[in-house]
Amino acid sequence: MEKKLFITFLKERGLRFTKERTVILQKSLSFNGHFDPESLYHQIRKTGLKASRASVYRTLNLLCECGLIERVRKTDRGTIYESSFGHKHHDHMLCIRCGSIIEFYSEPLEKIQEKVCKKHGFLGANHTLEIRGYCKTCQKKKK
Amino acid sequence: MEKKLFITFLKERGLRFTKERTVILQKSLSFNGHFDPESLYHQIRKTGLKASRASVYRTLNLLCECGLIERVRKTDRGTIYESSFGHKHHDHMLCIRCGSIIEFYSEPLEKIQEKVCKKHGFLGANHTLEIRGYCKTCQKKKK
DNA sequence: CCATAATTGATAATGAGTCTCAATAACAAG
DNA sequence: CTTGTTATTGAGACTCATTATCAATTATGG
Repeated sequence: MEKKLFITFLKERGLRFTKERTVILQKSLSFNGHFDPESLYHQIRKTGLKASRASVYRTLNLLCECGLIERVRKTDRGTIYESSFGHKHHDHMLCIRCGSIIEFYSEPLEKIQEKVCKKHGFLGANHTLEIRGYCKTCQKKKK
Repeated sequence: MEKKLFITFLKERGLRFTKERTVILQKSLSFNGHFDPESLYHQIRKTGLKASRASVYRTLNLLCECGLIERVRKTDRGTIYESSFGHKHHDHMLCIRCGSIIEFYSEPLEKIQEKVCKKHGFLGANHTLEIRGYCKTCQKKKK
């Protein structure tokens, strides 16, 4: 499924579908959420599969280009990715105390963004919204 | 004004208000918008003032902590800051072709975010919204 | 003016990500 | 299946932003 999409993408560009790319694609999707290149790399080694760090980085870039994964955010400790296939668009709330992440989607929010873009003559392609604050649990702890 | 705020912040923490920090504060504000540490550093050298790269980075962190500036986004080429004092909150549209940035503010957008937070029991402190796409000029060029 | 502790700056260190390049493997054509 | 062409791989060198180190310097309260 995603594999097909990736293969098509590669062929179109005269690129090849290799063992390493298969492994990296599968592991990326297996996270079913957020992940970072280093964790992905270790996952691969742990399961006895093989792919170098360089290939991981190279392939993640390809997967981004064909839309199978997305770069969510760059942190001090590197880039965070997320598999986006079959995953509908959503935004994030990030708890600045415990680091937990809430994914949410709001139709009105999307609509208003479209309006705002139109107002500025801007053609929006995609967006990232991150709301930082305190999750339910940490609000209690703060007191 | 901003200087007072910074001095107070420093005193509270037993930190000192030095020549270097003055220079870095003033230059940071002088950009009146987005800037990056490297440009700031070169601005300082160009005008014959003195402050090392190390001090620039250290001071930018302090200025962030006391809210006088904000980290807007991390790029492949480093962090982008923005002076936030006297600057009311706004979000960004980023043209992925020419790199131009449109700042905008939308009251309804803010209100809806508050609602969404409430719905998830989340206490929002601040947020970043970046809409990527094509600015008016680049839409024309694309054709 | 003095003593103390924070600050500075030159430079080394760190770490994510990219580049290099010789060896290897995918794939199309015969 | 075999071969030739060309993309890919991986180990390690490299880049570049940012942070840590540490001896020398300086702000600040008394």
